[in-house]
Amino acid sequence: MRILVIEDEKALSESISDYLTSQEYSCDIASDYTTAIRKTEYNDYDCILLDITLPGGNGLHILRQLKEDKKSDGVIIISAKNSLDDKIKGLDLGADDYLSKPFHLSELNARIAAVIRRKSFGGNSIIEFNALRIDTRSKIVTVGDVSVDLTKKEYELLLYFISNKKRLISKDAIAEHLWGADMGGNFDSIYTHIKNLRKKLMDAGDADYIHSVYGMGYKFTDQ
Amino acid sequence: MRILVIEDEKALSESISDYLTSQEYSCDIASDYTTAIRKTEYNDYDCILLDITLPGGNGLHILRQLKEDKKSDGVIIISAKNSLDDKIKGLDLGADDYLSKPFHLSELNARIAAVIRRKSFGGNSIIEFNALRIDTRSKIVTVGDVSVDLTKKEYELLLYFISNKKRLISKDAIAEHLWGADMGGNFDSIYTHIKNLRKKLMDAGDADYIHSVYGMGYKFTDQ
DNA sequence: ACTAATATTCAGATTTTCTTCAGAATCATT
DNA sequence: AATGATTCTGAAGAAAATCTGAATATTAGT
Repeated sequence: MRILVIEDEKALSESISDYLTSQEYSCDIASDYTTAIRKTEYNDYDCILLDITLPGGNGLHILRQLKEDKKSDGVIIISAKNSLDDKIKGLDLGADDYLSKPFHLSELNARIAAVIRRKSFGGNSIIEFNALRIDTRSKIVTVGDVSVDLTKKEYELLLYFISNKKRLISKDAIAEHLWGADMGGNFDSIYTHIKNLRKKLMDAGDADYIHSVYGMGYKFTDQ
Repeated sequence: MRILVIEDEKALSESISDYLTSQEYSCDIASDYTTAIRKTEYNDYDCILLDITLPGGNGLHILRQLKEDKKSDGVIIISAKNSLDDKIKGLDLGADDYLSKPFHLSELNARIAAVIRRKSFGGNSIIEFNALRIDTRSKIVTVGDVSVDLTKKEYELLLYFISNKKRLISKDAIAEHLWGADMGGNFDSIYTHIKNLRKKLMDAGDADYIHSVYGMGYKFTDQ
């Protein structure tokens, strides 16, 4: 799997590259607009990490260019400004995901895995876990034949759980993934969403796969 | 796990300390060069957070000193200047990681966990001892195929035992590592946790590797 | 047999998580 | 823009899990 990192901060791009290399990806770095365009012209990447704020040209221009070349599939935007505006613009222009700095490398890893999964499933990405079934394209969730109406947060939460199934997930990790920032130690909202998600899934006939691990977090598993 | 925070900005060092304390680390603060050196001389830390820009001496001097004393293992450099130069110098001098201000506390937490993991288990996240298996990333403990649910203290205790296997461990050392302070000679709590840990592991089918050494402490070994 | 150290039990104390709910924020519709 | 519906958030109290230390029993060393 090849990944292009478009990022001008050397320290950051290198630590990303080091990490991804250790995760068995092969990594290219482009630190300015021209290099980025050239690299995307001559290579085919499975995933492109794109910093919005670049010297010598707004990163969104690159994204626009990629879209014209039909190469915008698999782009994850990285941005220091956590502005909704940028996020919307980016996603409108065809980015697959959005990550605001600073972020955990493990978080980045999860997003890349998700993007690659989405790409390789040919747009028809369905995740199943026993009777539970999630169509990530249409965002429809079903338990057996029963369809489950989830709110956005509940859906994101479920997706995060299921793509990290059988692993212990800390509340900090959940906060980081769903809110993009730490929540100053107040996890009430997480508790509430988890409660609501549990209820909806169980009302639809599913078992409670969300196991609480006291003092540590949660684990999504069937045992 | 003991952590030393070398940082002159009171506001920052205190918020780091508060956070890390909430994350079950025990924290010391050194706000100047001399204190930092003294603390590292008299104590043994699992991780040291080192601000480069200190009053009364460059932080890199401290790092150099630590390296001479063979204590530079587990140092994370914190720096306002995000210069590649500093990073390279720091990593050359034996720092384990580099974090530029400002950062998320959860990010810091992840780095600390990584450093400690690397220190104790050479980066390997899975520790095995006969049928016993600990995945330190997911915090899942199994004996053969049976998974064992441990509480936080039990898990920390087991991790401490196993990373000091075949060595005699005093109760004071346990107190220091799990509570970060001495317990005023009252080890009742340790006794209780050890009893509970033993029971859980043996219920899962493991042998009792925790050997009591009368008057001395404990030794985790299979013979 | 005696003493000191460790093990076991167990009942609060403490911490964490769950649940409910009301107000705030967001979204859709007019 | 105003309205109403939905969703999100965080406070408050309840419930559950864990931690702690005292009381008691057992074991090791002399």
